[in-house]
Amino acid sequence: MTTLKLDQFLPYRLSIVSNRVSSAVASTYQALFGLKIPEWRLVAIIAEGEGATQQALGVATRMDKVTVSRAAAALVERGLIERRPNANDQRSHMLTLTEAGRTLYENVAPKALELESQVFAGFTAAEIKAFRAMLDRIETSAAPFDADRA
Amino acid sequence: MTTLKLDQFLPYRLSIVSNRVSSAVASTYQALFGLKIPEWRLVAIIAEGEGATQQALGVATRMDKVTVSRAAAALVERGLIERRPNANDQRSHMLTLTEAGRTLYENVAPKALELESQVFAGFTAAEIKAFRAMLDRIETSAAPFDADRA
DNA sequence: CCGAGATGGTTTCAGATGAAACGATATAGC
DNA sequence: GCTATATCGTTTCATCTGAAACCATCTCGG
Repeated sequence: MTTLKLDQFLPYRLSIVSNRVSSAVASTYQALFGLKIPEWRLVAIIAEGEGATQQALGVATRMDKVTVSRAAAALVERGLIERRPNANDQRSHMLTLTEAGRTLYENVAPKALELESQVFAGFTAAEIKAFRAMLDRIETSAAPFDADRA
Repeated sequence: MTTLKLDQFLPYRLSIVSNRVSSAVASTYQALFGLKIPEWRLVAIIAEGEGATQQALGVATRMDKVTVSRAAAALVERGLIERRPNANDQRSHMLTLTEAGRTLYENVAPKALELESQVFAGFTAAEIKAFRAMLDRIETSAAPFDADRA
């Protein structure tokens, strides 16, 4: 008879730990900046580049286009991003940070890194590197089993 | 100016990878056994022991009592678990696997382990051990920042 | 005992998520 | 050009999750 200890089952452990970290991150962003995680992700990606369409943001953040649409609408509403017409394609817009958006980003980014380093305190650089690498490998090897993305 | 690469931000990576693995696990269980993840977790924990109350299941699975309540109701409905009166406390019940439940468990457990080993294929035993240990440490160090559990 | 909390569990409600249908524009084949 | 199809984005709907309110029972101080 096969026995399985749930506590030792890695998909379970991964889910529990990830949920706890996400919850920590979510409550921090919400409390400090009134941002939800999808909104924060869009801001981060837009800040990395020179503006992006929602479709590009969906790819970059691996979020559903519905989630991107709603997060973008909220950010426009708050005056943190702007929709500029896209000369190449009138169905989409180029989303860019407003001044307020950039200022917010400059405030959020250090807090995010600080929180990350608190959660990963006690890890050596080598451990973190190894952890990152393992996450990448897992993501790849799980993809074929994920019916939604197959 | 602080710059942050979302792709390098560990809470983000953790969330993406965990969601992908969960989605893979969820579609597998759903397709093979018609089980949702919370239901499967209850079956696994009950099978590990000699029956448990919902409150104990909530602790063991780290799931909300509402989620436990619904999963338990679904399992009873399907005849996979049974509620036996709890002599010590009439508010709660002892949940145990029925014969059908145990049979199901005996089928699910090997599939779960198989899926796990596919997702973690290419990892050495030492790497897996290290990964597990890191998850444990992260869970602990994230807890204080998680407003919901503080 | 008895009344005031505490606790196990269910129900109700609100928020987050994604699948499917949709409108508008773009692109390709004729 | 013109129609068929694909794509961008929004809206709608169904599902999942957890917070809060609730009911029943249990426990504890008097």
